[in-house]
Amino acid sequence: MTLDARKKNVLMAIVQDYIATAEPVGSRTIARKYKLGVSSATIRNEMADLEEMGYIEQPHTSAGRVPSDQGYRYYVDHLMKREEFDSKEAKLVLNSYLTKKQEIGHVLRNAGQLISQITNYTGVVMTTSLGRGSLKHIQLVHMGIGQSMVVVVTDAGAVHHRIIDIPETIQAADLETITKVLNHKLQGKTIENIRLTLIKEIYFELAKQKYILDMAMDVIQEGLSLETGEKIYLGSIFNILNQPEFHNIEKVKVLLSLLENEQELANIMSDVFQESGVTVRIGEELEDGRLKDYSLVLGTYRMEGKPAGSIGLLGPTRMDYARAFAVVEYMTDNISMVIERLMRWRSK
Amino acid sequence: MTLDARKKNVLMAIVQDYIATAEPVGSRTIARKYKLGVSSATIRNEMADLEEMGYIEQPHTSAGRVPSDQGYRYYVDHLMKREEFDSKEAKLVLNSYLTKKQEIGHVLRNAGQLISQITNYTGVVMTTSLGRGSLKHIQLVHMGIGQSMVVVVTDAGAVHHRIIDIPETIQAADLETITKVLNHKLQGKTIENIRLTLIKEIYFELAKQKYILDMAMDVIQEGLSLETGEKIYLGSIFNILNQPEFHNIEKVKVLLSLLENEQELANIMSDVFQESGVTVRIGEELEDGRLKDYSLVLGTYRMEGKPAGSIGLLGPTRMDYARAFAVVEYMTDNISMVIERLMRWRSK
DNA sequence: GTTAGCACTCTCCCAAATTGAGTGCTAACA
DNA sequence: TGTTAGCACTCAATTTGGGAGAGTGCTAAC
Repeated sequence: MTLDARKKNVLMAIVQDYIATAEPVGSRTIARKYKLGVSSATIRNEMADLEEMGYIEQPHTSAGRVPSDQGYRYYVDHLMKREEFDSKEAKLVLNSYLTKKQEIGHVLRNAGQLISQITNYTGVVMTTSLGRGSLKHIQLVHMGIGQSMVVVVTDAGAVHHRIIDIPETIQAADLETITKVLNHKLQGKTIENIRLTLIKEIYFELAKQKYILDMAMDVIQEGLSLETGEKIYLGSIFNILNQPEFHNIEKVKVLLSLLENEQELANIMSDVFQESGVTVRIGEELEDGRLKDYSLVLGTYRMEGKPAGSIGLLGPTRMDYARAFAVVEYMTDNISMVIERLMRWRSK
Repeated sequence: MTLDARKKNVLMAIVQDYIATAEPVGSRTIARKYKLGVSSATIRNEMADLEEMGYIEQPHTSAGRVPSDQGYRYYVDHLMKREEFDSKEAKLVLNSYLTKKQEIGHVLRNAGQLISQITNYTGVVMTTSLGRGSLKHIQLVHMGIGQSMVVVVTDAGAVHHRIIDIPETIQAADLETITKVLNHKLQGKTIENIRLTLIKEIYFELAKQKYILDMAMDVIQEGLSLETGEKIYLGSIFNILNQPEFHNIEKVKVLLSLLENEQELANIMSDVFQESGVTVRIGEELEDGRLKDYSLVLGTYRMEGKPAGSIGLLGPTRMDYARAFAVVEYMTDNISMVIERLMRWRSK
C-alpha cells in the first residue's frame, strides 16, 4: 500500500497534470514537463505498476493514464500540498453580512454563490438540525375580517408564518388576548414540552377560541419542527458548466436532476457530514451512482462550538483539490464566525 | 400582409410540423401529411412566396423551411386554434394550497415548478409591486442579552425580519413598550406616511431608545419597500433540457446565465407584462439577444381584480404555442383564485 | 393556375486512409 | 539490478471522398 518516492512523484504528476488539462497524460509528457530525472521508459514502467495497484487507469490502450478514484484519494491523503486561501473580495462580501445584519438564510445562500464564483464548481450549503427548537415568541396578527396571520419566532432565530381563517366575529383585541396567553404559557418551550401538559391549560383558559388555537398550534408545531429539517442552498449551477467535462448534455441533465431534488441532495450530504475538518468524498465513495464522476468537498460550520451545518462544493472528480480544500476551509471558518455573531444570544 | 387561404394552410402546416418534429419541413412532407389537395410543386411555389414575405426561412439551400419569428407571430395571431387545458393532477396540487394554507411565496414557487413539469419548458413567475405596502404589525422580540429580532408584517401578507444588536441593559419588558408604541403610531401607515411626521413623535416618546428605534425603522423601511421589488420564482430547469434544441452546451450556458440572474430576468419580464390576457414574445421580439431563440408566454394573475404578477413559461421559439397558451391561461386563473382566497382580507 | 419532370445543391453518413499519441516489450547499457 | 533506447503495435481522432437522400428552382406541358 505504501509507494516509494518515485511512484509518488509519478502519481502526483499524473494527478496534477490531469487536473490542469483534463487530458489523459502519457509517459512522455511527464518526462518532459516534470523533471523527475528519468526517461519516459522508466516512467512507463512505474505507470504500469501504478495501474496494477489501482491508482490510475487507461481509458483505452494507447491513451495516457487518468487517475482512478483511489488515485485521487491517495493524492488527497498523502501527496497534496495544503494551500491557504485568502481573497479581498470574499472578505468584503462576508463583512457586509456583519455590518448590515442579514438573515441567516440569506447569508448561507450567498455563501454558496460565493463558492461557485470563486471555484467554478457548485457551492452547496446545508443546515443541519439545530437541535430541538424552543418557542421565543408567537404573534397573532389580525389581517382583516376573517383572517389572521400567525407568526412564530424560535430561539434559533427562525421565523415561520402562515395565514389562517378565523371566525368573522373575532376582533383584533381577541387575537391580542390569545397572543398574550400563548406567549405566557409557551415561551421557552420545545415542541414536546408543549404537547404534554400545557395544551389543556390553554384550552381551558381560552375555551371559546378552540378553533383558532387548533390552527395556531399547528403553525407552532410546523415552525418548531421545520427547523429540524435540513435546508439546502445551492450556489450557481452556471459556473460548473465551464468545466470541460460538461461537453455532453447527458451529464448536465444527470447533475441537474439531482441538484434540483433537495431531498436527495440532503441525504447525500448528510452521509458525508462529519464533526470537524474538511472532508472529501471522491466519485464512487459517494454512494449515489449518478455522482460517480463527481467529488464533494465539505466542511462543517459551527455555532456555540457545535456543528450547525455543512458548507462546501461539488465538482468533477478531476477538481483542484488543494484549492477546493482551501476555499472550503476559509468559508467554514468565516461563516462560523458570521453566524456566531449574528446569533450571539445563543452562545452564552 | 394578408395571406390567401392556401398560403395560410401551408404556413400552418409548416409551423405545426416543425413544432412537432424540430426538423426543417419540405414541400413533399406537406403534400403527403397535410392533404391540401395540391402537389408538392405547387406547395414549393407557395413556400417561395412565403419565404419572400418573411414568414419562413431556409437554413440552407436544399433544406426544408423553418418558420421565422414573423411566421410564428402570424401563426399565433391568426392561425392557431386555442385549446383548453385541464388536468386532474394540476387541480390536486392547486387545491392542496387551499386546504393546507400556504405562504404565497410557496404557492408561486410551486406554480412555477408545476408549469415546468406539465410543459417541459421552464416555468417563470414574477410578483410585481403590490402597490404601496402598509404596516400591519411590528414586533420586537428579545432574543437574549444584547440582541433583539425585529419582525415586520405588511398588509400584503409579507413578513420581514432581522436581528439587531441592542444595548445590554435593555430588557424584554422595554422591548414590549417600544413594540406597543410603534404599533400604536405606525399601524396602517405606508413608508411615506411614516417618514413625514410621525417619526419625531415617536422619538420624543421613546427618547431613551433612540438607537433601537433607528434600527427598527430601518427594518420597517426594508420590509415595506422590499415588497415593491419584483421577485422571481423559477420552475425546474431540468425539464427544458429535454427539448432537442439543447444538444449543444453553449445554449444551455446562455440560458442558465440568464436564468440565474434574477434582476435581468425581471427586466425582461417586466417589458412583456401587460394588464390582462396571455401575451407572447417571440424570439427577437424579446429585446435581449441571448433570448433570440426563445419565446416567453406570460399571463397576469390578479388580486382584488388588479394585476399582481406574471406567470408563464420560457421555451424555444419552436414551442407548442397552443398548449402553452392553454396552460398559462389555466394557471393564471387558478393562481389568481388561490391568492384571492389566501388573502381574502385585502379584497373587501 | 397547376403539375410533372429534371438538373442542381447541400447536408449527412459511411468507410477507408492517415496521423499521432501512447504503450509494452526487448535488448543493451551502467 | 535498475535504467534506457528503440521499435512494433494499438487505437482514437481526423481527414478524405464518395454516395444517398432530401429538397429546391425552373421549365415546359397540361
